[in-house]
Amino acid sequence: MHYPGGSTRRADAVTNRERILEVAKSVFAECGLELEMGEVAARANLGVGTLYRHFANREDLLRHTIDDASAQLRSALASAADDPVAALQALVFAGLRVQQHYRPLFAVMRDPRLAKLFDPPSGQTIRTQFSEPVREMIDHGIKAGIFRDDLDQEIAAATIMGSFTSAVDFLGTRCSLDELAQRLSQLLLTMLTGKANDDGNWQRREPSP
Amino acid sequence: MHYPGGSTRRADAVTNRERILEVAKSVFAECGLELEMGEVAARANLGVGTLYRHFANREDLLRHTIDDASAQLRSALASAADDPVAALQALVFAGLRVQQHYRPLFAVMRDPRLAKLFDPPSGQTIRTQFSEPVREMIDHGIKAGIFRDDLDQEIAAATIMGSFTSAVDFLGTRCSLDELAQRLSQLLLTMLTGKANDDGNWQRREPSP
Amino acid sequence: MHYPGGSTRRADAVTNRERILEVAKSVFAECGLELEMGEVAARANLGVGTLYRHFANREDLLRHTIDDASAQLRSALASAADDPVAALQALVFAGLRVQQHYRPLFAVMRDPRLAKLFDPPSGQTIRTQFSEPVREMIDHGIKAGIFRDDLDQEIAAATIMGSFTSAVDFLGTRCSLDELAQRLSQLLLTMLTGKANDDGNWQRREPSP
Amino acid sequence: MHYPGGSTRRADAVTNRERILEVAKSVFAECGLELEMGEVAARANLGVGTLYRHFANREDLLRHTIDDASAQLRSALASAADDPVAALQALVFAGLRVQQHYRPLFAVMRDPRLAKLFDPPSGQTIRTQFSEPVREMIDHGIKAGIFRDDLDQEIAAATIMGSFTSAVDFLGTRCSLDELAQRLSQLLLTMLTGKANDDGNWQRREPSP
DNA sequence: CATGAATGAGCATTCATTCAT
DNA sequence: AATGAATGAATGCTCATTCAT
Repeated sequence: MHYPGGSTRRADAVTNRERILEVAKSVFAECGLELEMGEVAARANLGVGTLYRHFANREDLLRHTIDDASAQLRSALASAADDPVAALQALVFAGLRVQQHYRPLFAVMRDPRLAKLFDPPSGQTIRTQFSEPVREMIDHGIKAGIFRDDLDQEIAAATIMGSFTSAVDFLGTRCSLDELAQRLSQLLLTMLTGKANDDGNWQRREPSP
Repeated sequence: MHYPGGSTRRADAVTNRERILEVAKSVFAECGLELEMGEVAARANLGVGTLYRHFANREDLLRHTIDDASAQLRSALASAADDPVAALQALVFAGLRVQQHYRPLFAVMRDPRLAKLFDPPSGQTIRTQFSEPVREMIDHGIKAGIFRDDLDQEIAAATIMGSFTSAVDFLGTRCSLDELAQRLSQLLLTMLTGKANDDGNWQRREPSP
Repeated sequence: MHYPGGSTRRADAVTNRERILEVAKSVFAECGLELEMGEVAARANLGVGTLYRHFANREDLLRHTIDDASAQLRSALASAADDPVAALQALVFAGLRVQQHYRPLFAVMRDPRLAKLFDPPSGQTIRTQFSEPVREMIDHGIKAGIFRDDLDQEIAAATIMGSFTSAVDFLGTRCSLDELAQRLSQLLLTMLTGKANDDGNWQRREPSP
Repeated sequence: MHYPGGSTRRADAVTNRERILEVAKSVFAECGLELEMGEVAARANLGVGTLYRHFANREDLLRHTIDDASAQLRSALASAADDPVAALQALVFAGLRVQQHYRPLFAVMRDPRLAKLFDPPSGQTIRTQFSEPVREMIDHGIKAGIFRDDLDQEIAAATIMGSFTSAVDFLGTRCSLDELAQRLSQLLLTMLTGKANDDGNWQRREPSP
């Protein structure tokens, strides 16, 4: 066995849990709920037993892996932008990014098997964790007078969530993430405002002098 | 045993193949890619061996099952409505219906494992099979002057496809299919027309003479 | 794979369950509750999967194996001898024989893990299944006026059961089963009658002319 | 860390070895040969590594544990009573006590796996270690003219050993140890003397001066 | 010396697939 | 053609043992 960086086994122990989670997330990104313990162990250059030292069982590792991956999403979603349009753009960018990195995440969030993976209560909760920030963004936009006030918030939130998955799956191989984000934001903005918005200016545009 | 006329058995075989596919679709609806040969055989009241007479292996059965299920979707999507709004409504209704009956179908359509299941070329093809009718509906609507002409068709089609899954997964337990279809159509209409459309009367209305 | 006797796989199927049980009993005789599925499969020249076709799991196989082994004991114990002395001798012979063939059986019968293996109620029941015939033999002997009437039946039954295990374990390698049976019967007879019984004549003695 | 005098650590080590053995005996009492190193370490508040400093491996620890436990039995069996009847009573009490405290001990003593655990020679030896005191007690009783002189000593010793296990296993939950000891002594006395002994007063009576 | 993280062989169990009937 | 018993590779998990700290 080789310990890169010359670090010793014991020193690695401190960060091993994180390493496992990191590898698990990448395996999860490929295999979703079909993540295999042996696969994770092999990619992490660890014995299977080590996985079981840090996580009670496959389910537990999966739970933490999903928690970890979704935490990245949640923190990205919690963009404190005051401007509803900027908030939407940030949300779209974060959503597409996560979909690209953890493709099965959104699917798994909606998978009924998730109900068994997470505690029955959080089965619903986990879904809410993700739709809630979207709802809030919408609500904020309505109150700011930017989004139309007769908006069906529930269905709009669901549609936005769903658009991330679809956009990446259908167009992800042909467009850059940035381009996708811009185009999707544009579309969703129309949906939310009820107006065709011909200004495609996007957050990364240079400030006009 | 003797089968006079030599055709009875063949007729059985045809029947069996259909029965297997029928059962496989219902198993697929519950289990998705985790469909098990034994489960299909048991529910079809057939020996496992019989499955292998009609389908080379699990993958093959899965392929045909998904083909079969998605054919239903495709035909449902091929709404013949001339009126773009009615076409959208029909599309939404069909999409939600399929999502409800074959929950894993959309998910699987986008699953990268599908790339191995279907021949490399059709990996892309299968996705296109579904987005294409949506694209056409959109295109038709634009040409009819109903949908706005600066629409990003690709991303709109993707968003529409994605909304089916999300809408059912997030709201499917709390709303009837009809209600969901109405609310989603309304929202998507706004997205496509760029106008808040305050007329929610859509469902099953007769064309005014 | 070779099918002895020229019988084919399918024909064997009829008797396979019995074969597995037979092998399992011999493995059980060596390993007791530590019986391993792979070991049974290997000795039976069967794939592990085949074991699982006939028995739900290791526990189930174990249960049936013990049931089967103990059935032999029970039927041996159910000697209908009218003569209490003959009944005792038959009992001793059967007990020693079982101890020799299924060494762990008596031990397992008393193992607390058995309580988990068999249904909670039968946890007690299985013990009773074996002590009961002994009790009845004693009772019968008392009523026949052969055994002393102030006998502590419970403890006598327990002692008799225990003597089988001990006798074989301590002396089994140095004496024949017959010799052991004779000597133990003699001793237990003293215990049961309260009289030193100097007649060692044993069932296999020749009739005196 | 520095240990002035160089003896503190060594003292700890001695303490640790004893603690391990003490804990191991209690684990053995519960689990028998299924004793787990991790379980012992945890209950002893020691790292597993420490166990391996004192015992070469699991087998070695098991060997010492059993040795230790059986030493208690041997010393208990070595009743110094001059009166054969009192010696029997003491023996029975000690035997039942050990069976109750170290339930797996007698079973394991007779387990063939012990042959691998202990050196081939001591495989027989360990059994003899226990039967010998019983033999001596019997022999002493015969020479004292209390037990009948035509007694089959070997089989009687074995039966007595076996009665401990059986008595506790079959009746241990329903009787106190004292009651069990009294009833079993009574029965075995009959067996050894060849006379029904109607005097049950035995327990802790003082020798009449 | 003590520690406990890491290791990996070993075991129970599942399930797609084959093939003799 | 249909059957379903047999097969065994694959997978989750355990636990004795080692060794760097």
